[in-house]
Amino acid sequence: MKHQHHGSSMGLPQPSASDRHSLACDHQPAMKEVARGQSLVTQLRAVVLPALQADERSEIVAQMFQIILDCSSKAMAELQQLHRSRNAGADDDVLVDDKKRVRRISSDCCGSKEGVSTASNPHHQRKRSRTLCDDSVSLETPVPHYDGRQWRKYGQKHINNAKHPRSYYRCTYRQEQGCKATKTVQHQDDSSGADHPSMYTVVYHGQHTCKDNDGVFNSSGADESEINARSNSDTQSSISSTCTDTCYGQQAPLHDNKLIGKPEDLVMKNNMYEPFDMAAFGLLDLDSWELDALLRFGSAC
DNA sequence: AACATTTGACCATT
DNA sequence: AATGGTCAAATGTT
Repeated sequence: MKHQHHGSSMGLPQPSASDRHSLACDHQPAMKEVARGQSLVTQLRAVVLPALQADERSEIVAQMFQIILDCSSKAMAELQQLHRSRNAGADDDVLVDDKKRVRRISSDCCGSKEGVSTASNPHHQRKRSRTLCDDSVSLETPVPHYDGRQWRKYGQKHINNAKHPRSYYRCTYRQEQGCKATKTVQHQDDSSGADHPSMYTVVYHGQHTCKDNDGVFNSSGADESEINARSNSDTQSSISSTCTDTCYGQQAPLHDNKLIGKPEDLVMKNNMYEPFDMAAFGLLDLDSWELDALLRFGSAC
């Protein structure tokens, strides 16, 4: 979620035109909360799964994490939808006051997504329509790669005004199964030295449509559409993910997998994967950096 | 050899 | 023209 400032906070007596806009954004707190929940669950998963790696329940736990994340993704999508339609209406009003706001993206894009490689021109590159398609979920996390999915990196770009490049990943099963899910990982600029852990903005685009062969939860009685809607819950039996950006100390053990990053990515790994004393985490009301700090240093205590 | 990543080029969008 | 998403050849890794 993009941070969107909310007008002013100090009890203004009269709503101005910009306040009217902020009134249209009152889903933002809920969206922020959902995003925060996603971030925390992602981080929690990065802690729990490595600790469970030899445990027979790890797969179920992984799938439960995935389902939780998928549920919140759905919730987020609905909030975004609400937010958008509300804002569209609000913008119509605002237009009267402020013509600068004319621009409003149309959400009608999904018919043409990536398949626009044009029948007439099959080898041309896909159209970029991502900015118009909002089936995306973004979260901030210090553990951008350990999300229980398998990704293949297909690009990296320097982004304007960003210190670090953005990496582009697509689902490993894109070829085999035509899964269209992609994600981007952007290392945030951290101005604040070593105190705070590096944070990453991860944006997921599209739903996973790849099938899982042994998904426990896929046979839980949910119909296929729901299964699709929750990204198939197809956590792989060997939980793994790519780890190719610079040094993510807290990546999971990732047995057997070629998708593991280069050796230098796995620095500190041995320290990282010691089981944690989960009681030490106390209430799960930690901010990302706090949890990250525990991830980094907790096992040493 | 097979698979993954890197990287410059290409392309759509703004 | 600038920007950012994707492709694909080259290169690296297992």
